Amino acid sequence: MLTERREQLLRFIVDEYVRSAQPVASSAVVQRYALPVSSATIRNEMARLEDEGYIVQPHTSAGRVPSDKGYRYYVEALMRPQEPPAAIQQTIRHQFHQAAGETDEWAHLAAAVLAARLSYVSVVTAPHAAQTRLRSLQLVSVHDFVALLVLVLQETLVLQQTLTLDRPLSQAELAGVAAHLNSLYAGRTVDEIRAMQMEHRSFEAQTVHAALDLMESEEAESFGEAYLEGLRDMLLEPEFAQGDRMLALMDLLGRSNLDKAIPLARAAGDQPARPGEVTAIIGSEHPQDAMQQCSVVISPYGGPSGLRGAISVVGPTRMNYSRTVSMVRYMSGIMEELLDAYFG
Amino acid sequence: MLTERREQLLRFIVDEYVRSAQPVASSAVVQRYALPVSSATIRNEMARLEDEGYIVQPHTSAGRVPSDKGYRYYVEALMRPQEPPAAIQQTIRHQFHQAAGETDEWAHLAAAVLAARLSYVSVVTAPHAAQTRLRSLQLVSVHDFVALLVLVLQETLVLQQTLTLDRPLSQAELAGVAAHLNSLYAGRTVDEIRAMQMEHRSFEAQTVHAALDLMESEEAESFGEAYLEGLRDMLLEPEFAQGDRMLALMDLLGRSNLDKAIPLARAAGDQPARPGEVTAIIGSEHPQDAMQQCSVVISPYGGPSGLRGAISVVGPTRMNYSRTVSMVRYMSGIMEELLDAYFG
DNA sequence: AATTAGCACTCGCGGGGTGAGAGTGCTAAC
DNA sequence: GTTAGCACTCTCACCCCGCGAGTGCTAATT
Repeated sequence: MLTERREQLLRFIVDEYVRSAQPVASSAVVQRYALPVSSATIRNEMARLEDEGYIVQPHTSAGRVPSDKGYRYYVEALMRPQEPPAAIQQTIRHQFHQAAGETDEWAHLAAAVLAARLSYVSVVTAPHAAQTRLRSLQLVSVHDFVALLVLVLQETLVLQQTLTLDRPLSQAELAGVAAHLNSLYAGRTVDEIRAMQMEHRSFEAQTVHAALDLMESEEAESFGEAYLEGLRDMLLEPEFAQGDRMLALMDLLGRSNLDKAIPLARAAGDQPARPGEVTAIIGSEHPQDAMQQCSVVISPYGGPSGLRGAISVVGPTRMNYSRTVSMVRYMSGIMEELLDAYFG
Repeated sequence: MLTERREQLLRFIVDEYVRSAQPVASSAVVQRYALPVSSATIRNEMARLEDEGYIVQPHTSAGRVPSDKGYRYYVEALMRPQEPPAAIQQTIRHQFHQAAGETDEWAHLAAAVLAARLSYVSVVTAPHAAQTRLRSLQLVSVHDFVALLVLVLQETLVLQQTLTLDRPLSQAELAGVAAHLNSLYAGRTVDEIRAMQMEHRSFEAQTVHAALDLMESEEAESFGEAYLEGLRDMLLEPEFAQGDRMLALMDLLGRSNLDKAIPLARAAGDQPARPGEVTAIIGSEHPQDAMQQCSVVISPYGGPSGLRGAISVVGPTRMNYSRTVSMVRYMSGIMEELLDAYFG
């Protein structure tokens, strides 16, 4: 347990280091926060904080920098995240008002807004249902031997796939097949459709097979489409100024690794995993080496009919936790509101 | 006009510089290419090449580096791009065989293959029709007051948008409206539909309006979805080792600027613009400052019914033009073949 | 017991000097 | 036209050094 004064001091050090990205000196904190004690006293206190592992010094004659343990203490006990100012809330709500109805657009927009407000990388996954229900299916003739299968699933998710036909089929014939299959299967889940065990003739069988495959591969995804924004701004942070640091970050968050990064963040983040709750994973708390320089603030969100997604922000460990947590929490709330309003 | 020997020398210098990324010295070229003359002779010839602007030296005591004019001469007269080896062709064809029928997938795959083979950034736009034709339209009930409009356009392009309803409509009612509109408009272009000047009641009118808007905004795009790959590998090239160079490149090719970068490349590239032809734009030939360190190799491709797209590779001016041009040409051919096979 | 002034000590950083190495241009001979 | 030889130029890596920043310790003060 820390004394009152040492807590205070740790808070100052974190705030100051987040602001300046420079190790903070004893004299700097007495000056900036107009403390009624001398720098020598602060030095003594700093030595104690260092003994207990909350701060470290990069080298002998430098100021102090918070350790991951220090950040953790700060996040847990020191910071007081508060709601974004009303003006900003209104601006954000207005932006969402434009993108009515497209769940993927919401996620994309949420990522863009977070990135713009925080200058860190944000990753938002679109809402995704654990079990999907077929709303309707359509077959469209593209060419004599090629047809397009369009599936509309629960909650405006549209999937498509081309089918190569054994024999030419007209649009009318295709429509007939689609109508028949719709009458059988509309409103049902994969499991229900399988359970029905219907017999189908050649092309119908092919269609049903393709549709079930599509639905299953969709369900296999544990999240919807992921949107990443703000990489460029984050590269401007001083910790990534060197080329190699930058590369490491690109490797971590590059387009192709995104698929891997998400589940990782999630795996670490879903200890409480209750929708609406915000979790922070700080530096060395990450299981993967590559992320030990970064912190992640993550919040799952949920909506009606099992819709789930996650909002997360990745930044340097020296991030503004207070602002980040409050923005993530706020955006998570927005997503839940939207889902409720449209599908509730 | 260059003498035979100076041409040869220029070729060596380009080849060697592309390989090593180091200024090439007179002695280096006699050694590596076992020339029957001394380095002093080469120095004399180099001095002439420099007078005429084909090569430059970064500083007095360094070797020579090709200028943009030198690269241009090389591309125009010196290199002999040849088809990729049969084994590679087969591998690539095999990869495309997997992704049957999805035009966006083809484009994505083409970008990935180019990036992997060349280690430069590749940008491929999916095929896109100048004028689109409605194949069919479907309305799906999401919720009492929310419906989903799904448009299938010519060549497997699927668009969707949610509609907010004035009054609740059942799935059956929606299906009725869709059937009616399909019977009127299926197979027609935006212009044709507008010309028909049909009168519609409230919800039908809303649907038609939304559909036409979607189709028009689609037609307004001059290209389909763009896929960018290989950024990470290109960042490893020595010209981008410093942090600021890297940032500049990210700014140029970052996800958000992609929309802008494409038309730029295209605008510069469509002088001949005949499908299948390959154009190179080298360094300072770019109108925009930001690209003066880069070269672009670009080839439009075309298919039946006005489908168009472009394949391009962005690399440092010190790129392997021969390999790049041949790969771009080859991929362009592959795309045309695929389009013919599926929509011809 | 806590605080503080004073001071010696440590360390990183930037500037200037330097020597080696690379590569050229020129000159004179072939 | 070619080439050996050589002086010249320029970069780069290295080291040294002094400055400034900041600390830890000690002894005096409250």
